Amino acid sequence: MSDSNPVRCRFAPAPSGFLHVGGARTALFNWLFARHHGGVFVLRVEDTDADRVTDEAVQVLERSLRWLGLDWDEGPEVGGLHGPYRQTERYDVYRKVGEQLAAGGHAYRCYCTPEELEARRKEALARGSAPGYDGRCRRLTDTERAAFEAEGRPWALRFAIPEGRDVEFDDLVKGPSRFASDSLRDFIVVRSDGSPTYLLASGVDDIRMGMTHVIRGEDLLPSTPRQLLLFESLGAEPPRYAHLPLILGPDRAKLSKRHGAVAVEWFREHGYLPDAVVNYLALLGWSPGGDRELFSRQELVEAFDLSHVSHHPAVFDAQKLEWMNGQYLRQLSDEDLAVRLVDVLADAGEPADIRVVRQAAPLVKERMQTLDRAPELLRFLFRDDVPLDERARAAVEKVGAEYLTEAADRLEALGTWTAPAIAGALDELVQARGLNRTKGWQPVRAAVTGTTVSPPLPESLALLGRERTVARLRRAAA
RNA sequence: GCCCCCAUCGUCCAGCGGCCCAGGAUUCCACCCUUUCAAGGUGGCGACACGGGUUCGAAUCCCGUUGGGGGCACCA
Repeated sequence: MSDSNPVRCRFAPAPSGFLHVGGARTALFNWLFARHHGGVFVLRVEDTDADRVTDEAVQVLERSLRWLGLDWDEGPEVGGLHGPYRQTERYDVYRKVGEQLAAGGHAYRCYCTPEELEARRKEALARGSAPGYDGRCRRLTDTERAAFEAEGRPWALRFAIPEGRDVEFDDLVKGPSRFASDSLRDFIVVRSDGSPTYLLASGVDDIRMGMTHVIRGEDLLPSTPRQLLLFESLGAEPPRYAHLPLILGPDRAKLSKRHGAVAVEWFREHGYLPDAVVNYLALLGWSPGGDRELFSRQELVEAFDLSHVSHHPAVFDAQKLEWMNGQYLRQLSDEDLAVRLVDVLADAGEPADIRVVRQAAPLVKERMQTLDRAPELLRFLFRDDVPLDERARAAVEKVGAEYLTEAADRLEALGTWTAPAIAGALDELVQARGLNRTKGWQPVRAAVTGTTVSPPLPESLALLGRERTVARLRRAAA
């Protein structure tokens, strides 16, 4: 952008109780764009649908955004020069604009009730014709109008789409776009209860809050010409628009709850790292060109560019996100990983000593795609009542009690309790029996950890301690 | 039904007229490494939707067909 005014863009969600990955991606692209240009990123809460939005939903939204590391410069709580940033607190603004539109002849009172509109829509659909508003109240005669008013009929304010116009704009990702105004239907701007609708509130706020760029999902592309017409009738200078391709589920329909995990909160709770989620989302519908896939936040900010946003929808690939999360997990320092593991373990009901976890961290780092796998991998360290699962029992029975007793004896007699020493003792046992490590170590693993899958055995035993190791071997032998 | 958007491996991307009988990643399979499981390494399967043009030359440009997506609410 060569514009001299600083970039201002926003994420303007309707809080629904959770932040959807599609919303998160939109927020991320706005944030990247703002940060790349040294601009301002605004959070605006679009809560005009009063019966659906709750304070708690707003909390969850903000928590998810913060978790992702998408900080905003203006918004609810943090404030800013263009507040308030919750639309329910801005109704006087919208009401005045509504009056201005009506006074200028750009909007008219529509007396159709929601029921009537619904019935007509269904009828139109059944007939196979366009379901939109037919414009009947726009053509009301003075006497008809007077009759409705006398009747005390409630009315909504409807924007009058000018006829025979071409609305043109240059979308920053789609390129030049044109809509014929005749394909647009008159839309409600103020509901009969006085509240504004999306088209009005969002448009007015984009102007009032000085937005230079509106980056949003492609599902809103058709609302752009309507808002442009609205701005024109208000004499306002419109922002630039950029419409992002949608994120789809495996069935190629718009990603939604029924596709499974789509809430950012879910990924937080299931052991995903925000950096991994951000990296994955950034590459969903955008690419800096080339084959690289792992980018730090700073690198993303530096490389971000609207012109490289793809034009077609992208299917959300949970497996690839998992892989990427594993990559980020492995990049963590042992200390960093340990701190996170303590939280995860506590949540899983395995309160753990940070000193032990610190030593366990390198043992599990390569064995997890997500943090929430840690409890099952490390449980044997934190509780002594480890029941043997089916496979573990089979492994133990295969070698018999006497084998485990000898293992216990040898380990008990060991001079130093270190991983190499333990490995040495186990190897001696294995050799004496003419076994190999795979066959000879597995029963020990099974007896001590209760499973046939665990972190490396000598290191695990070293961490567990001699006493507990020996006790478990003897108990399994009994 | 009408309006709009789009089209490269199953999936995400690279490619922006010759470097491409198409490259990377993920998934899946095999092998190597190996104390289990992983991680890592190597290799393999796998795509330019179709038809017309334009051009010396097309995955790249144009048109059409087909296919996919979105929208057409007193939801946002």
